[in-house]
Amino acid sequence: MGNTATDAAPGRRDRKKRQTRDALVAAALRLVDERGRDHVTVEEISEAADVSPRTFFNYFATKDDALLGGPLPDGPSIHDRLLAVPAGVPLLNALFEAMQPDIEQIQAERDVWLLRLRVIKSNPSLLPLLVARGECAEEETVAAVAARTGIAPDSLFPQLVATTAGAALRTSMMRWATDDNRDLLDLVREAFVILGSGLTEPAPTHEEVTR
Amino acid sequence: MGNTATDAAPGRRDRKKRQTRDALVAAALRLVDERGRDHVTVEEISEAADVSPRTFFNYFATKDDALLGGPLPDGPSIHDRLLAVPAGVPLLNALFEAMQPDIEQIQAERDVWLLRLRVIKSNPSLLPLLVARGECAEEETVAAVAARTGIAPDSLFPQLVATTAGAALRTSMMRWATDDNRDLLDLVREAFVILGSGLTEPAPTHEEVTR
DNA sequence: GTCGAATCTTGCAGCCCCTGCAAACTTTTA
DNA sequence: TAAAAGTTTGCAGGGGCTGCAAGATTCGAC
Repeated sequence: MGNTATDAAPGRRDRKKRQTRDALVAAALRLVDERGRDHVTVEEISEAADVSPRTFFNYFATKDDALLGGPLPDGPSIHDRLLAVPAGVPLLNALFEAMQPDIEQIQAERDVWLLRLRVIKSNPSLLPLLVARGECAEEETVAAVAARTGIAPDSLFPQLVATTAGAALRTSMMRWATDDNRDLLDLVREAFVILGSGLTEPAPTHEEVTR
Repeated sequence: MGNTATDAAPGRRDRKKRQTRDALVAAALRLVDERGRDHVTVEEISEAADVSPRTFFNYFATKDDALLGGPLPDGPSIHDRLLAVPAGVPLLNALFEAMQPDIEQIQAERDVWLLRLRVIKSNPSLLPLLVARGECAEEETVAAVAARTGIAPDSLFPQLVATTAGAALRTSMMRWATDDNRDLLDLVREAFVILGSGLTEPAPTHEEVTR
């Protein structure tokens, strides 16, 4: 039964918590996917997850929060990861490396995320919340970029880098959601290449040339 | 009394509408600035604007919408403006030119916007909505960039350009809100220069060198 | 195992957001 | 001046979300 140090034997209680949480997320996504955000009530979601409506709000502050999956799981922050990349690596590459664990995490939950992104697409009012989810990370990124470059955190450059990186990730995810053949990591890489080239248009018929 | 073709003599009715609309926006911003978003009710806002609560919802779909100022005023769309820029101009410069009217519009309403941005800063849940406001424009931008470059609108490049441009505008605005000495147009220009240079860090002590 | 502490679930009351509807009321048009 | 068109308002009502206090469950120590 031994667990390695990192996960530290959850215990029955936490296991049940995670279980209900996942059930609520799944029920919310399924129902909203079927009927649309505004035609699903919290009561119906909690009914489907077999808990009381009041319990729903013990897990999520908002109906929408359940669709987005609530707060991100913890672990070493973007900030720490970015500063852990060797100093020689150019900024954009370092940023890409620092984001990689998050991206892999998303791919690990591929099915949930594809459903989630489909739900977001058909319920545009949710899109801003996807942005909000990335924003806490963006604040960290600002600080980390500032620290790495020695530029003041309250100047334009670090903030622009952080929001741009967030935009690149989000755009890649939306693209991934409609074209699940390609790896998400590949898409993000391509986005960063475009960013690094100053948003100059890629050569046309790109695939034909490289293959 | 003659008006030129563009504004076409509003008439008493539309004048009153604009008046109540502005009163609602002003009341909402003032109250929320004083007490915070969650400590102001729609009833209080409409009270302050001297209309019934029901009327509030004739103007805005949401309490937050009043804070953001509702849908953007009309005029030639970003799409049309971008395609109107001569074909020789590089993409980023063309985009910057196309956004200029919007930026000037914001500077024309400087006081309201500075208050609005302050309110957004102290009520983070509003920030995603600022993003949402730009998003309709982003869809247009995607189409326009695609048309201008001949790249399919559903590929990564145009989408990335559009979201990045939006991020640059938003970041510049937030920066502007805390440092109102600098022109907003200048800040956006600087942001676009950084984007064009592939997000390479600007030379340190930039001001000392150029002056 | 047993008991108490800590935690989780649930029901209830209640405020507020937001909507549809239909009845005033006001401006515009004929 | 009368009809048409558009606006404001009250009312009723569903649904989101919160604080509170009472069960029910799990955990830790003995």
